[in-house]
Amino acid sequence: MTIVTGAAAEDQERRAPGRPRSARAERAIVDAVLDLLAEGVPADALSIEAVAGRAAVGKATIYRRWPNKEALLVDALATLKGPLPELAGESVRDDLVALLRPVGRSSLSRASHILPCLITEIKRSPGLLHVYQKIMEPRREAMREVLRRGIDSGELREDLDLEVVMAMLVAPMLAQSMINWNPWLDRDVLPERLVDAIWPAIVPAASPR
Amino acid sequence: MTIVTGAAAEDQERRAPGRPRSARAERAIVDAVLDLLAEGVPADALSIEAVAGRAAVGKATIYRRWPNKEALLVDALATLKGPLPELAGESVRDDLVALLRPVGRSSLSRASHILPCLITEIKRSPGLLHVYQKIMEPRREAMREVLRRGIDSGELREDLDLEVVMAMLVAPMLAQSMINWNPWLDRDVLPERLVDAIWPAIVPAASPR
Amino acid sequence: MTIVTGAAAEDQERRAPGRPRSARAERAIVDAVLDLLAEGVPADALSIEAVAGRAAVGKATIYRRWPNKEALLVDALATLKGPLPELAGESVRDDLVALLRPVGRSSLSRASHILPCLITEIKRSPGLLHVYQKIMEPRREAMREVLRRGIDSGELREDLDLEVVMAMLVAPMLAQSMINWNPWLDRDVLPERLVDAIWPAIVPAASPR
Amino acid sequence: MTIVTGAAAEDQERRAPGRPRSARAERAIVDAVLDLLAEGVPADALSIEAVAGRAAVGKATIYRRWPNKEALLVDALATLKGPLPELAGESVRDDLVALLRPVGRSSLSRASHILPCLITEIKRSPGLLHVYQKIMEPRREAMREVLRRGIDSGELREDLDLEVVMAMLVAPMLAQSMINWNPWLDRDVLPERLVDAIWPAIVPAASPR
DNA sequence: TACTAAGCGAGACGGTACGTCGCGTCTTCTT
DNA sequence: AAGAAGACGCGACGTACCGTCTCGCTTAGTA
Repeated sequence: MTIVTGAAAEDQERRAPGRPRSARAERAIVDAVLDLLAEGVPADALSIEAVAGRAAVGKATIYRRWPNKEALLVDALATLKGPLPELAGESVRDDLVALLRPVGRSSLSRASHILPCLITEIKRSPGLLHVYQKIMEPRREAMREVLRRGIDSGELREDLDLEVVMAMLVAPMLAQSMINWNPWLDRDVLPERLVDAIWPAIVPAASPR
Repeated sequence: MTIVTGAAAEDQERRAPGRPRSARAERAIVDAVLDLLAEGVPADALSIEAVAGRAAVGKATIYRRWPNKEALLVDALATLKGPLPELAGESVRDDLVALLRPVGRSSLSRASHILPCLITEIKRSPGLLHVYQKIMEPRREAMREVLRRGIDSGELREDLDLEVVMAMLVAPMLAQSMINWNPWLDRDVLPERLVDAIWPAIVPAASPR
Repeated sequence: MTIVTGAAAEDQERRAPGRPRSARAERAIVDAVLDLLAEGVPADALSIEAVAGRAAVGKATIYRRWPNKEALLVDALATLKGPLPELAGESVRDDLVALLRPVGRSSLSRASHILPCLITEIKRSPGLLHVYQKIMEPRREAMREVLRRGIDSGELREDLDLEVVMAMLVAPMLAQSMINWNPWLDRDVLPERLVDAIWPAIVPAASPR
Repeated sequence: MTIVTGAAAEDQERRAPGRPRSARAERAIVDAVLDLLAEGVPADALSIEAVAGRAAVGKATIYRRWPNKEALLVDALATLKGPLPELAGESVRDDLVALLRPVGRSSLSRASHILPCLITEIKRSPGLLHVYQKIMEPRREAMREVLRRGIDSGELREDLDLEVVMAMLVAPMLAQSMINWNPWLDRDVLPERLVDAIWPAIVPAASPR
């Protein structure tokens, strides 16, 4: 790991001959995909021909970059990013609620329209799993941080199984955003309700289990 | 020829004229769909022509009954039923674990191969929501029953929010079976781990929050 | 071969058991066919389902009587008859023209709309040949009669080849009515033009026209 | 880069963008059609799928060129050409007979199998009329030439109505080849019989046949 | 009068072909 | 070489008829 590495790399993979690939085309393609998805096209009904048309690009230009529809989808969705909510940092409960809220019935951004589709498509296109994880990891880390802070401050019990707690909080919200109805609850899941319900299990116990 | 005839006829809604639809064909079609799904055809790649071929039926015979692929899928999946696991009834914890286990990585029956697809398809075909609920309701009721028994016996706290608890237990399992990997856990979610984690929140509290 | 045969036959083929075939249905079917043809349906585009619908008759009722579409067509067309033109009987030339005229661009009756199709269909359905002959024979006989009368009166030469003359007169007219354009003439063939052209060949040799 | 270029380009109607249509496919399709017809497929029973299969071509490749079956048929048949019979040129009678003979019961070439169908199809597909005329015109011109030469040599009368004579000679032959039976003659029309019958009408009036 | 056998309308049946659409690849000319 | 354009072989779509097969209901002649 030297400073030279960069330059060396530049030398080594010397510029391919011929016309370089157009960055413009690449962006146009990805944008076309996201636009179509945002317009409600059902992701598997998304036709390469439509993408090419919308992007004013030849089909070959797409296939030169991605081997098939799935790969294109993966890359297109990978460009999506929602901003992390800002945390007050005053109480564990409030921070958890703030982190959970945007997972539910979606907000207004283009991303929030598309992301739920993403999860649904993972089964069909396992490649999307990585995409999904990459997008989600910052949020998971934020939640982990909140919990760790709670433990440090003594607000939460020391032997907390972070991952399981996170799963139990997030999964119900997610299920709901996926199918627009929560199959286990009679009405919308409110983050508060989830946090309050699990609360006794995550605070230091007066009584041993 | 009595006065009642008219009313009777009205009641038993007078059989339609012409040759009645063949129950045999109907069964063959639905079976073909389920067979193909069980063989791993990705549900949206399921072609009507393949179904017709497999069922030894004309395409028109399918379209006469269902207006499109989705409607057929809904009806076909609606015929699926998995057996409920038998409960020992001795401890709440064991019963919960027994009910959760089959939700995870699927068992062997044809149904268990197909059901996870179902959830994934709900977004695409909202009609499947009813199907899903119909299949799931007996299981939810069973779990509710277990929890209620626990409350009655004093094993669980009286003010339990049944629905939220169920959601927190089932949703993580389901998410995992859907996408073959649990996005919030480093490894497979075991039902025991979930139940144990939430346990302090559902047993009578020695200490108030 | 006795006189009784007729009566015997009557006895022998005693009324079949069961409900006799409905003459009404039969007529309705044939009428439906002719109506559809008269409306311009291209004879081979004539669908049995359309006929059944128009005749308010079950498809089976058609197939019980005719083995296939062609047979039905043959029988339906066989019911067509156009009236013979009345002949003045004063001059051979005028009578020939009168007989030829209706062969050309069709008159107004339903028959005249359909007959040209008939000829076109003969190739496809050889059974129609007999139909065609049956319809045409009276007209041919009439023309033959006119020519014979001309011979008897000395107006025409004695050694006339009746059939060839008739062919040369009728075929051009017919070709034209078949394809709505005469492939060998720059404009419509007028019967007069044909008769006049052949005249020197059919009158006694020495006499000038 | 000259000023002329623009004009030149305009003249040679600037080639369309994209991959040009495959001449190979076009030929294969037309050949498939003609082959199937020559094998006796009844022209309206000719299925596009069969053509596509035989030509090893996608159906879309056919529909990209022709809007429907009829148009394809027209173009396919238009490629047919039979050779003109050679004329001795010694006597008008012999030349006429030579020209008429191939119109009757067909010879052996693929064309002769198909051409009679063509006439039958004209009613159905008026576009075929042009095809038919294009194929026939050379033969009509040949016959016209023979007659004109006869007039010049004094063998035929000067005021002959060429077109009508040709119609009277050809139409009976054609009718016969169309329906495999001549409706006005008891047996096959022989060209000789026709020519001889009309002879007195086409030679100068005074001279005996 | 009741029975029986066929005809009746309706319409479903397993098929075949239709004409359209999208796939992923290819072939052309232009940049 | 990459660009756009668009044709290629393929295969599924949903529709229309084919000729056959049930249905429940007449509609006769026979018993």
